[in-house]
Amino acid sequence: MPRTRGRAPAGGRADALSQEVVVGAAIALLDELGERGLTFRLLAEQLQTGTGALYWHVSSKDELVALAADQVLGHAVAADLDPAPSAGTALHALAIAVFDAFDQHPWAAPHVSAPPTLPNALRLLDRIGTLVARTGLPAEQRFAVSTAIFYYITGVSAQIIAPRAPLNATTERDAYLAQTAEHWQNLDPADYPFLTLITKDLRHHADRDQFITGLDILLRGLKTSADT
Amino acid sequence: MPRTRGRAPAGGRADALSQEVVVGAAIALLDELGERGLTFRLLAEQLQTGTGALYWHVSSKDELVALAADQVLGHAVAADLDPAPSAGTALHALAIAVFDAFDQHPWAAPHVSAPPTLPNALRLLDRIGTLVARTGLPAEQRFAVSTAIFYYITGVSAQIIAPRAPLNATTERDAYLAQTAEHWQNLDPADYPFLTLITKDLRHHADRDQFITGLDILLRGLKTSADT
DNA sequence: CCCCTTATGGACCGTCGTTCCATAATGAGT
DNA sequence: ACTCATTATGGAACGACGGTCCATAAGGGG
Repeated sequence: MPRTRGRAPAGGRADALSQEVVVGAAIALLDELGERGLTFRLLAEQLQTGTGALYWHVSSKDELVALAADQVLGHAVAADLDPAPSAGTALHALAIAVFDAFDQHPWAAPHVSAPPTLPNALRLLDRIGTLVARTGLPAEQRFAVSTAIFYYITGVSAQIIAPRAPLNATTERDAYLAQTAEHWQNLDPADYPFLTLITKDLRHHADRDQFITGLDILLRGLKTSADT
Repeated sequence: MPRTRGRAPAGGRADALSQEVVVGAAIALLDELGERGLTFRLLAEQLQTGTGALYWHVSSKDELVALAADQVLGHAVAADLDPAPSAGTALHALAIAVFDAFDQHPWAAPHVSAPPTLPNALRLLDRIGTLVARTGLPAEQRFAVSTAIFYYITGVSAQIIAPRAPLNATTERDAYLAQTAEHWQNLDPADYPFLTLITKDLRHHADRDQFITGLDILLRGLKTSADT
């Protein structure tokens, strides 16, 4: 790990590796092979170096994946720069932008931690908090409500997207859903009265709409708080 | 893995191992050492057997942990047996029961998958769906709303509780919060106007209340849907 | 009393994260 | 221009892990 955080008094090759480069290559591998496919050996090979060099820029695999996930989050938070509408619609758009980012990098969502420490996760929470404040919610409630929304976005995204990580194409997803639906269908209606009735909805649902449904309910609940 | 699911036509020792026993021992180790501490070698040692024997009852570590997590969920779903109040309060109590169960087994929450396949996760979703139906929500919306609540419970619990897995005692948690609060305090207020203002709330918040805050907002939003 | 099935447990394989260290490249001070 | 401390490299080596294999036990049904 680079020992000095200030100016480098010496060293620094022209072809130098950097944490940015390492994390970037890690993201590429994570996208292609998933979390289990990312290996220090493979990463070293891609970067034409050895595993030891990587540890100079990153202290562990956990940190590497956390940094990668935070960078994914960074794209989403940076992309969301509308001409500011109402706080409610801005929150809506922000949440969906984050979901879509995780959708393209299914390995990332579970690695955003709470309370946030990494820069882009912090930026997300700060943005949420600023928007929540704009709804006119009393100051004492802002922390709890903002973090609740943060938790919803990251937690529910992870929950919805994570099972897709092992899967690949859209066809595989359909097969997976069909199989699960059949499983539900074969349950005992006495034990599972609800599930056996709604397998058709399971078969035809879109993950993104699921996320938005819950988000809308949450934001509607928020609105009734703020109006009081 | 046991090849036959019907009656066993032969075999069956007196001191036989079983999936139940294996999963039970795994839960004990997970509670004590966390997910990284659970090892087939260690588990075999605890059960006075070899690793090969374990693979007869469980096909992989992933399956083992999934079964363990589902059993944790089972305790919560089984414990929640109030004299049925209103659907809203019943949902409230159910959600909190699940959160508390995960709270005692911090490794479990991230391993509940969606859409559910394991018996107790299915039971939870079914219960939610039944309660949602009781609120009078139109049938077309029940699937989306029920899964949204399911996602909230499991996803947000995981998000809130997961960072606690490496930690141990309450004192360590306080130190962790204090350190994070200090980190936020040192951020540039120009970049993070919200976070730098609410470090006191971060320091003194209770995770369980955070979960409940979001839950209340969600259920309030649900109510305004159902009333329409 | 066989014999087929269920179940065991320990040796073994390949791979992984991580550590170690000899060595290169570089800029600052003289 | 020559040190020399510092930054950075990369490949060998270590210990531990998940998982497989297989010789062997332990019953019960014919």
